[in-house]
Amino acid sequence: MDTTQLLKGVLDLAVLAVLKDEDGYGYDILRRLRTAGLEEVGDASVYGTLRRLFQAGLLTTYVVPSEEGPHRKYYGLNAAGRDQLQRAGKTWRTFASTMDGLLDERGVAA
Amino acid sequence: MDTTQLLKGVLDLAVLAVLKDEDGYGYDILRRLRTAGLEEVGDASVYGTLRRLFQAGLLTTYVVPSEEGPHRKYYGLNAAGRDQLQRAGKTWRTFASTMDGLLDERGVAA
DNA sequence: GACACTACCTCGCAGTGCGAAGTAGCTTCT
DNA sequence: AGAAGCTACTTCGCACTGCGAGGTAGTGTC
Repeated sequence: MDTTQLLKGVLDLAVLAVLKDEDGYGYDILRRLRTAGLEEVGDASVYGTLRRLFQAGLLTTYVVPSEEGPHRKYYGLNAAGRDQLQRAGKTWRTFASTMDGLLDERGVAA
Repeated sequence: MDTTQLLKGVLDLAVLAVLKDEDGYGYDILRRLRTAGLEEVGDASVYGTLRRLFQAGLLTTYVVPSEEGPHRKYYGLNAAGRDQLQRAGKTWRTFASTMDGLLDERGVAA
């Protein structure tokens, strides 16, 4: 099944969420998302999202040269990012329950 | 708040759902969606979605001239449409619970 | 030397929701 | 009559975002 379209607008939220408790770098964030169940996320999508969130002023970033491989560009939430995470989370929950209500009323896909 | 991006890929499902129990025409479908809670859906989005679903072979259509206003182009689900409704519903539920799990684990937006 | 994994980036495309604008019929109010 | 407003559908082109393809580099393994 194709979840590409479903991800639209939600990937931002997902990335903010996996960064809530611990800073992370792109490749690691990709793994976190896939581990969490979003297995079809492409790497380019994550890197693009990180750039977008950073440009929106929601993330801080710093590069850590690794002795065992390529350098790692870490990202972390700032105050605005945490705020946005809460707001986007609420928006998602509201939207999701609206959809669930719509489907439940009509007995779709129990 | 902007739910435009969240709608991506879900509008198809929503339209199929509101057509499950009763055929409807575009303008009426728009009202059903808004009544159900999707208040920010644009009319062009609905008409476009209907055309797409029809072209995908999921809908039947017939025009009913109205004596009290413009003609109405009715749409209804066919077998493939009902099948798609069930599958899209399941995909949505799976996806939504994945996202909920991701947020719950991190205590986002209770 | 070939392969595989980590880690990042750029480019351009694809899908889809939407705003703007237009057409047209009907009802209501002034 | 004229103006306004609702119903009802359509077309056009834009905006956003996820993704595939491709590239660069470092490290480790066979």
